[in-house]
Amino acid sequence: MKRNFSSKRNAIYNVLLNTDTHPSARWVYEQLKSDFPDLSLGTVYRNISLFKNEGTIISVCNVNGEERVDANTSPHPHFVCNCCGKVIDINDISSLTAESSSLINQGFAIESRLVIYYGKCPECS
Amino acid sequence: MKRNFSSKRNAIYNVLLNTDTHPSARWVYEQLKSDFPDLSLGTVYRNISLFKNEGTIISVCNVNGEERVDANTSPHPHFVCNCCGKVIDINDISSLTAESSSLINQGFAIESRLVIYYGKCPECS
DNA sequence: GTCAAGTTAGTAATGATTATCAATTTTTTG
DNA sequence: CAAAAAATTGATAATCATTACTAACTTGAC
Repeated sequence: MKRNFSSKRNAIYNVLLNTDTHPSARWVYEQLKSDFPDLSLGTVYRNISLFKNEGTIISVCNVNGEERVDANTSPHPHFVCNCCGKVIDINDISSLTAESSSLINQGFAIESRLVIYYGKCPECS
Repeated sequence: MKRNFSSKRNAIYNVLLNTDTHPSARWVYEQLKSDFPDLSLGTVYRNISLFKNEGTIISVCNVNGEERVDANTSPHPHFVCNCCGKVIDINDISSLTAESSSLINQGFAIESRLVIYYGKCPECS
């Protein structure tokens, strides 16, 4: 997807697009520091916030106080490791019941499952 | 559920148990301030943290930078209003596909759906 | 190039959460 | 019941992610 951005905004977007780590702002910042030595962490936060408002990226969850985002906005489940904090995409499932056993077969130990709908409640819509 | 707590810890737990608002620490604190004028916000945070570690309560999500918790630890979906920040239980569903239409019928405007598994990844388990 | 609009670095401010520690409360044990 | 020991708390300071601010820098349209 070609976007007409400032070079830094573009670089931030590309990092988000080309990773499957569901990064935090700080992680994105650290990836870019060598290419843009004068990059400011505030710029990363500002642009991530901007992308979220546009709907270009989504907020997945909060791990150890840090928000984790995903440039893959199509609905798909995630796995969050309670131990190392990794956030992993779950893509190859046919049904939600198959999902759990598929994860277990891959060596994931599921401790809980969270389903959240976001939207507008009756009073707000 | 009878628990052998200090009076304040017990009061905090009871607030959590007797609400369906999926409260933040501050909300719990404000509920208890009239009964315990000398209650400290730190105590609420400390005990919420303790309950989470015990598994007595779960962290549902983060709304506007505030963690929201639930004393109902049985897996059930939630609805988060992007507008007012309310977090609502979704209980009366037979299947996940029926779930969405049931919500829509009740006047919820679903904008996205998030499924997250928590546990240990293969490397950590 | 020039001007206006958009973007940024750097820093300060904010706000949620956690740490600290002396004082208080609760529990244990006699 | 009364110490002594253990757990808990209030108050405050510290931490840390995130946001706000502002002057300087880029960018894009003409």
